[in-house]
Amino acid sequence: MSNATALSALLRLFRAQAFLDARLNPELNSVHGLGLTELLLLMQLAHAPLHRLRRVDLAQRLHTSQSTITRMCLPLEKSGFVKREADPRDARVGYVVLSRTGLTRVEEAEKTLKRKAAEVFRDRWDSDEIATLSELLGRFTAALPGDIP
Amino acid sequence: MSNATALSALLRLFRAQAFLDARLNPELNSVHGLGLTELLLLMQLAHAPLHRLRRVDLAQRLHTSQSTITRMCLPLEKSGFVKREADPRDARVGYVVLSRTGLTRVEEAEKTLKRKAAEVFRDRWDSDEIATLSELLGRFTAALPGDIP
DNA sequence: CTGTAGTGCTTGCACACGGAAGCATATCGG
DNA sequence: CCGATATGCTTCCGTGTGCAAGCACTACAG
Repeated sequence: MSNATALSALLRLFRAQAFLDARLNPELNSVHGLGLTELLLLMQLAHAPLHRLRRVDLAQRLHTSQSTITRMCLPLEKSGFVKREADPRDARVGYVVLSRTGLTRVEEAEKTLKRKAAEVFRDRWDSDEIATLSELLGRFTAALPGDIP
Repeated sequence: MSNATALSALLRLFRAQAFLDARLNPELNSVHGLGLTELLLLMQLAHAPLHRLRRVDLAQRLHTSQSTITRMCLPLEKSGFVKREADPRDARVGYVVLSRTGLTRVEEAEKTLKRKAAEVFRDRWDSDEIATLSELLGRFTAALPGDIP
């Protein structure tokens, strides 16, 4: 039955996520002072045009709530990684823009994340398998905005 | 560079997890009154010998802390889905055992989860691709206890 | 121009979670 | 037998998160 395979894939995806999160988060935190979700937020900005996004779009891309975005940005503003910017056309929207120091910080953290990713995959998946996995996983959110290639 | 592919796979895995969690959790909650993590806990018990596990093993299998297990079990005990059981050999350990009503509840919830899983995969992955995805994801945690086939 | 609906953001509240500390028990070396 | 160390579990505290309410502003129909 195909249902059983689908359920198995789902369960393993959840387990893999918990496993990887427990493995990557501590290192990111200690080395760069950034949580995994914070890094994902900054990476969204780094890959956005003009390095800026509306808070509402940020929430959609991270699959989280607007209030979480508001609160996550507070320490990032205090650290100077992001800044607020108003929209002259629409006074409701608030852009969050990546600062220059934020950009360099993201690039550093992304480098260690890349290294850790390679480390996690090494010896258990070959290049083709990693590419296949990436492609299959990408189909979930391929149609949604915020896919980082 | 293989590192870039590994990073891409990692990012897409996180995105897929957030996407699926947002999609499956509300339905599970409203239909069965169970959160996704609660269901995973009960499923671990359902697939364990004698339908019981030590709290410490439960924590390891769910990649969470012991305190979380303690707290998650409180409402489940109140609902009668699980019961406490002592170990006659070692007074430190407390087993969590699945009750009969808990078992039937798990089977119901697992059925809807299976249905939702098939629904999520339908039209974008064929059977072979789902099997491949499941196998590749399974390698992360294949060596760890608690893999549910 | 005006009232009504819709949108973007923030705040208050409740809840879930991890880590450290604390307690009870087990194990092991002397 | 006894102290020292390790293990399993719970409690306390700080943090992160979603949801609903509230506020400010926009868009649109009349």
